[in-house]
Formats: sequence, C-alpha cells, structure tokens
Amino acid sequence: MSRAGQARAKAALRPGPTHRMEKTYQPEAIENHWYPQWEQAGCFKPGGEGRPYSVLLPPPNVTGTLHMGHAFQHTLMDCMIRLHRMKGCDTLWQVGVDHAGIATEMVVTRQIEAEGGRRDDYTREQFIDRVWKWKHESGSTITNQMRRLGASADWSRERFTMDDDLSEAVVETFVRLFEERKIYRGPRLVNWDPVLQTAISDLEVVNHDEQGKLWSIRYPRSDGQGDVVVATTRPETLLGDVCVAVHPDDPRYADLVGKTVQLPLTGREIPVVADEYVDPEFGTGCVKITPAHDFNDWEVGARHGFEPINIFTATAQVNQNAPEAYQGLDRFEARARVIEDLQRQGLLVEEKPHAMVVPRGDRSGQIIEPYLTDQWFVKMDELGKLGLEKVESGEVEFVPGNWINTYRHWMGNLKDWCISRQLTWGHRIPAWYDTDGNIYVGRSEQEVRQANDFGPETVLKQDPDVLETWFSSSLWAHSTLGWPDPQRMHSDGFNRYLPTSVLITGFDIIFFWVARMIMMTGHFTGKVPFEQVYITGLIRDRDGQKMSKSKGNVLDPIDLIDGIELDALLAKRTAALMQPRLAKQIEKHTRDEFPDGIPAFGADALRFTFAALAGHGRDIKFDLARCEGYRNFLNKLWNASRFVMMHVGEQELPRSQADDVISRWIRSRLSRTITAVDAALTDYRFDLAAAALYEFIWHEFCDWYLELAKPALADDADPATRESTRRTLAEVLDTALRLLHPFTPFVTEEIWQRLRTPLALQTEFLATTIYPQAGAVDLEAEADAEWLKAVIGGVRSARTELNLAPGKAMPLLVQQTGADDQARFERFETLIKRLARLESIEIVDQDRDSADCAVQLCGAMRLLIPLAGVVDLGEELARLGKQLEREQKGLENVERKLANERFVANAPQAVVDKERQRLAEHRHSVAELRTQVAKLERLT
RNA sequence: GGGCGAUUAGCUCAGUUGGUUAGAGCGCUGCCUUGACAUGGCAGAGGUCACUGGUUCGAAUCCAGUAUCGCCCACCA
Repeated sequence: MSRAGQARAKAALRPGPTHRMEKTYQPEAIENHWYPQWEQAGCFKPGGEGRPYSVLLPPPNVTGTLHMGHAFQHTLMDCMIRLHRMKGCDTLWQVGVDHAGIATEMVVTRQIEAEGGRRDDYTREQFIDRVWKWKHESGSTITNQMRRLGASADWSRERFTMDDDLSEAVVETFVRLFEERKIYRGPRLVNWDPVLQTAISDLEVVNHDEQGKLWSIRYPRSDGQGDVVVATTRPETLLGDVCVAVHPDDPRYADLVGKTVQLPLTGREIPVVADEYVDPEFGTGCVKITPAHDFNDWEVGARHGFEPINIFTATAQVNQNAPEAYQGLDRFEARARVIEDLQRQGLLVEEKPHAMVVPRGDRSGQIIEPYLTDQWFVKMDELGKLGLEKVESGEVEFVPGNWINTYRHWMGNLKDWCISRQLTWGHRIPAWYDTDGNIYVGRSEQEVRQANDFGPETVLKQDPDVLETWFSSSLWAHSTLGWPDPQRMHSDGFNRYLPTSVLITGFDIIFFWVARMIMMTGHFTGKVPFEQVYITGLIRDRDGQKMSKSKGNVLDPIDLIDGIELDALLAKRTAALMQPRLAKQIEKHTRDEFPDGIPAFGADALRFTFAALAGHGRDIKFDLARCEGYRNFLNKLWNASRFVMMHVGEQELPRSQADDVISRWIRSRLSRTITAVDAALTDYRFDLAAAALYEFIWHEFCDWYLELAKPALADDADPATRESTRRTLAEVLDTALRLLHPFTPFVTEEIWQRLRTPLALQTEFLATTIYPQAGAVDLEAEADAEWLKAVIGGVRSARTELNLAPGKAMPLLVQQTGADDQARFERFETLIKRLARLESIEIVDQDRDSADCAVQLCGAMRLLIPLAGVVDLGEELARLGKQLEREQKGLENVERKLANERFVANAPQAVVDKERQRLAEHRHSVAELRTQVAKLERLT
C-alpha cells in the first residue's frame, strides 16, 4: 500500500461522523462504518476495575445462519452487554460456535453428493478433514451476521466446541465421570434413526399426530381352546414377540395365564403372562409384547425375564432373527407382507383407521425406531439432584420465574442421559477395547496403556462412537473460561467471570442445554454457570405461525436490515421446498404480505423492534409495521439531532448552566426517563425500557422541548439564554443518546460523535462512554410545563374542533385567572403565542361577556377565542354539549363514590381527598359549560 | 392425562403492591408542505377489559368456576 493509501486507511478508521447529516436517516453507511471502528479500537474487550459482568452466547450451530430467534436473543444480550460496559463493568460477552454433529455431517454429506461423490468413499479421517475444510470456508457465516446486527462481542475470545482446549475439557469430563461411576455403557433400547443410523435423544424425537391403522390379530391357543386377539399398530413386530400379556385381574383370561399361544408366521410358541401394564378396557385386553421394539414392552419383558428378540438391522430391515421369508425386507415392506400372510391364514381379524402418535427425528423427519444397541450413558440420579438444588436454592434464578415449574418437572423425571452417537464428526469417546472386549477409559490411548501396563503386543481399539453435541455444550460455561487447565483458568478469568451474570435463551433448550450446564458446571466447579436465566418468547410471523422453511414464512433478519426485492424474497422462500406443491400458496401469501418486498430498515430499527416486542413470557408476533414505526422513530431522532446540531454548531460551547423553566423541565423529565429505563432493564423489561425512551424522545424532547426551545434560539433572543439553551439542547441530546445506545448502537454513535467537540467530550466512542445517572426531579418546573401544555393544548383543541384556520393567528382572552396564572402568562407569553398561534393574549375580568367567544375550560380558567362571526353558533354549541356530557358523566361517577359512606369511611384519606377535589373540579366545569351553553342558546 | 400461559381499541401489545374518565404504537378520520423531520405536525374517533360468580368501600388487577386458543410434558397396544 502506498503511503497515501495508508494515510487514507488510517483516516477511514478514525472515529468521527461519516458525512454531513442527510435530510433522512440512512442506516446503511452508518452501520458499515462504525462496527469495524469499535472492533479495531478494542471497545468490546473486557477490562477495567469494575464489577465483572459476563454473558455466555448460546453457541449457534456452525452450519447455521442467523434467524429471527437468534437476532432477537442476540439483540437482548448485546443490549445488556452494552449497558453494563457503559456502566463501567468489566464486561465479557463470551461467544462461540457449536460443532453440531448431525447437522454438520448432513451439510457436508450433501455437499459431497452434490459434487457427485459418496459419503462412503471417505474414510473416517478423510471425512473429518473434509468437515474441517468446510468449517474454515463456511463456518463463520453466522458470526459475520452477528456483526451486522451490532453484537459487541470480544471476538478474540471466540471458541469452537471442537477446539483443542474445549476437546480436552470434554475428555477430562468423560474420564472423571467414568471414574466416579457416573458413566456406564450397556445394551439399552434407544431412539434410533434408521436413516442417519445413530441413536438420538428423547428430546430430538418429535411426536406427530398421524392417521395410522390398528390391526387385530388372532393368536391361536396352543391347547386348541380357541385363540386370543391382540391389537397392534405395528404388525411386523410380531416377528419379535416374546409373550402375550393380560391384566392379572382380568377374569376373561385368568385361565390363560401360564399357558402358551402360537405366534403366527414364526412357528414359535409364546407364553401368556399377567402384568399390571395392560389396560383391560382397551381393545381386547390382550397385548403382544415385543421388548426389542417398544419401550413399554421392554419393561414388561424385563419384569418377566424374557430375552428381547431384535428383528431389525440398523437400517430397519428384517434380520436373521426372523423367519427367512421376511429377512431383508425393510420395515414397511415387512408390514405389508405380514398383513398379507396373516390375511391368507385367516388370522387377521380387523383393520381399522387409528389416530396415533408417530415419533420422528427432528433432523431427518424419519420414523424413529426403538432399537436395541450398546450405548454410553450418564447417570442422572445425583447430577439431577444437584441441578434441582441449584435452582431451588435460588443460586440460579429463572426470569420470568414461572419457568422454574417447567424445570422442576423435567428434573423430577430424568432418565439416564444417552451420550453416544454413531457419527463421525464430534468428540470421539475416550474408551478403548482389547480383543476380549474389555473397556478401558482414559485421556488417551497412551494413558490407558501406561495405567494397565500394556505392551505393544496388546491390541487396543478405540470406541468408534462420538459424544452427542450437547455433551460438550454442557461444559460451555466453565470450559470457555479455561477449565480444566489451571493456567488457562487464570488467564481466561475463570474466577472473575464465573458464574456468568445472565443467560438469555429460548425455552426450547432449557432441557437440552440449560439444565445440563447447571449440572455439569455445578458438579465440576461447585459454581453455577449463570446467576439468572432470562427465557425469551418465540418469534412467530405476523399471523402467529411458527416460522419454518417448509411453510415458506421465514423472515431473514438480514433482509430486514438491508431490504429485499419481492422477486428475490419469493425465490428465497420457494427454493428447496420439501413439498414443491406449496410454492404457489407461499408465493400468494408472500405477495400479499410484502407487495413491494421489504424495505431496508437498518439494524438499529430491527434491534429496537425486538426490544420493544420483548414482553415477558409470551410468543411474539413479528409485525413489519412495528419495525417500520421504529425506523421512523430513528428518523425522528435523526432529524431532531440535525436541528440540535444546526444550533449547537461545531465549536466548543461555553460552559453555562441553563436555569430557565424549560431547561429545568426537560432535564427533570430526562431524569425520570433514566430511572424508568434502569428499573425496566433490571427486570429485563426491554419493552418498557424501549417504550420509555420512545415516549421521552418523541413526545417530550421532539414534540415539546424543541418547540419550546425555538424562541430562545432565535437570532433576536437574549444572548445569554440562547447560549444556555444551546448547551441544554446538546446535553440533553447527549444523555438521550447514551440511554438509547444499548438499543440502537449505530445511529446513536453516529450522532453522538458530532457532540464531542461542542461538549468537549473526552471519550472516543459513545460505545465506551459512561452511562447516565438520574438527577433530581424538578416538580416546580414540571408543574409550569404542564400548565403551559394545558393552555396550548386547550387553544389548539378548540381551534381544530371549530374548524378555525390553523395557520391564522388569533387573539385569546382569559378569564378567572389566579395570581399564579397571571404570572405564568407573563413569563410564557412568547411561547404560548407561538405554539398556540395567537396574535395576542389578554387577561380580562369576569364582566367581559363570553357570548361571542368559543370557551375552553382549562383548570379553573376560561380561555375565550373571539369568534367574530366566523363560526357557526351551532357548531360551538355542539362542541360545548359534548364536553358538558363528558363532564357530567365524570361528575356522576364521583358523586356516586362519595355518596357511599363506606367508601368515605374505609378508603385511605388521600384517595378520598382526591375524589373530593375531582368533585369540585367537575362541578365547576359543569357549571361553567352550562352557563355558556345558556348564553349561546339565547343568541340563536 | 398432567403442567404452564393467554383472552384489554380494527391489528399488535402495556397496564407496578386493587384507587382519576383503562393507555401506547400501527391503522382509521379531519385539517396542515409552519426553515429539524410528510419516515412529518396538530386535533380526533374508537374498548361491556372473554364469560359467570365471589372477596372488597372500590376489581382489567385478587379468588373460584366456565369457554376459547396456544405451548410443553406423558407408555395406552
């Protein structure tokens, strides 16, 4: 690079506003500019002497792209991270990516197949190399998307669950648990995916309601005394039946127990047993028992001492344990053949439709088989107890609190955790077998050999299986902070950042991940992984539907940031559909919802939308209109800032403290806003925090304050007041930007940079500036401002309701003013005239007849607008009538309340006093309005 | 079958320990290109707080029940 080029590059990285302020807010340039600036300046690194604050990113799958759920959660995490960083905490956002065993294997396998290759052409090592290659090329999609969103993570600490040190933690954990006898291996019935050919966890099985069939089959009694009829949804499994069960108290079959029946198609005789499991009310009260292919039957078989007969191969084809005629058929062919044969033999009694629950794998969508294999398990008795204790004791707190019920329920019903998977990509199980099948567990083959004094003549073979992905994720909290290596624990801040402050995640992984982290971190470190768990709602589409590719209703957060043309959106939504026939419908729906595609809202608007929608514990319907509204809000902020900067200029402002009422009022409102935002964020009420900021910035700062400040900024205004007003403008904007920055980091940084010189701000970035603290509330100034707003509002309201030309300045007469009112009219005359568009204000006495005026009550005062014949008396009468009606209704309410003796006797004095005051006010208004109505009626 | 949660304006949602005439955004109506902003301003209309009963001086709020909807968990062949 040339010297000039270097200078340019350096200049481009110097913080400062990107350009002059355009008339409308344009997020793209701003966002692209600031992220690299922050990152390269090291803004996101932890540090300082402040109290530690840390957040773990639930590591997204390396195969993943950012979806709305991520974007939502990451926004909330980043908001908390930025807030605490600005509050001076030593703030760590620990990010990283999960290796995602099955998902990654599927992606890479598909890639190989797309190239015309086959997965089976690769050896284990070759395949793993291939996956790493894929990871290096494509594995950072999601982290780059996180940057687009503004996620202020310390990327230098980014981890991958297959990193060496994290793998070391996995091995260490496995070995220690094995040594503690908390890990064992054995033959068990597991959920088996015959297509992926691996065990999967209960949690990865999705139960679908599907229409199936129920077949009734006759099993002849061996003694020739008739037969029994069993019902089944899976007739092919009869090939593996070991017995027939009836209820012990069922009189119909009392004589049968202990006898045998002929198992059709197999030539086997099987006994009839009595077992409580059988429901005599259902079907015939006889159940065929197939221990190798059904979880319940497994239990029954075990109770009666039967050896399970496995009739399937790993791909769910009938194996050699079944009669030869069926061997080699897959499970569905076998079913058809069995039914056909039963029918031919007259053993099929009935076939009828049956609503049933079909287990399918959440990845493959295939029907899952209960399948008998050797697997590794973690015992959950003690760990489960520990996990429960950590939450019951309050060491880990759920927010919202009711999630503790879900957690309790699950922790109370734990089964041992099957951790082995028959996959290639993942942490290999650190267990070795000798030629006799003895198991040795160790940190490495070398360690095993040394511990057992094996010479080179001993052949050891490592277990081919890998650990399920959640095993390594469950160590995420302590392994990313250096565990188990003492040196790394020191340098990574193990003691400083653990327990982390809060985990923000969805309810769907409470069991997969949250519970297991609590158990594992608790067991190995004695600490909890996090002090709080904030459970977010689920982002749904406008109509409340879950977003899914197959439904074609997915919104991509990046499309909301950058915008997308309709055609591109249609193409995206209809590409690679599992059911292409849905394409038409999806296209129609998409055209209907986004006739012009999606405009570019920018990351800040998207973030603010997420925050504003983040109520507690409820699904979130994502409505584009909200996003548009908040983009408009940021445009409002942008233009207000443009106005402020117009008056503030680029030079350092003289130090001055404005003590006029308007400045005191806006500072007071700002203080209240700070308090409200603080309180809301402490409770994770992002929605309330967002609402408070929106309200303050738009409806107080823009709608009122800037308007009220304008006269003081005019060229002919008092120079001292103008100076102090300029300063207040800049200071209030500065504080507002700080408050807003955790929500909308880009636009606030861009604007704030322009205030650095005028306010002589020392910090380089808003991102690392100190967060504001609430000052005192100024009740006197607030009362003045409220009065002012009431008077202006009264005039405006009367004027509009009477259809008086809004642009035309008119005179105002005021009656029944108190001393306070008169003083205020004097102080605020200019402001009132300007904002209410008045040419004059005159305080007149009671004698002035109001018959020729529109009358607007304002507290005790009467605001009179001379009509001078421009307004229909009828219209004014109608207006007054409406107001009178309203006042009367209010009066009746209050009168009723106060007439109730028990109310007066029992309610707190303050409440009663308030009601009495209201009574007086309503009475006054009603009387005034009646008088005026009477006056006008006399004129008509 | 068990558990959790919802039901407030046309739509999406707030509504603190029970206490003004139940609020906001979007949408809607009317007027307005006022030198920050039409991605805007000003002023409006719009609600039997799902239903029934109870507690209370007072209930959107607390309690019980009913209805509808959603989600999670569960082995009925």
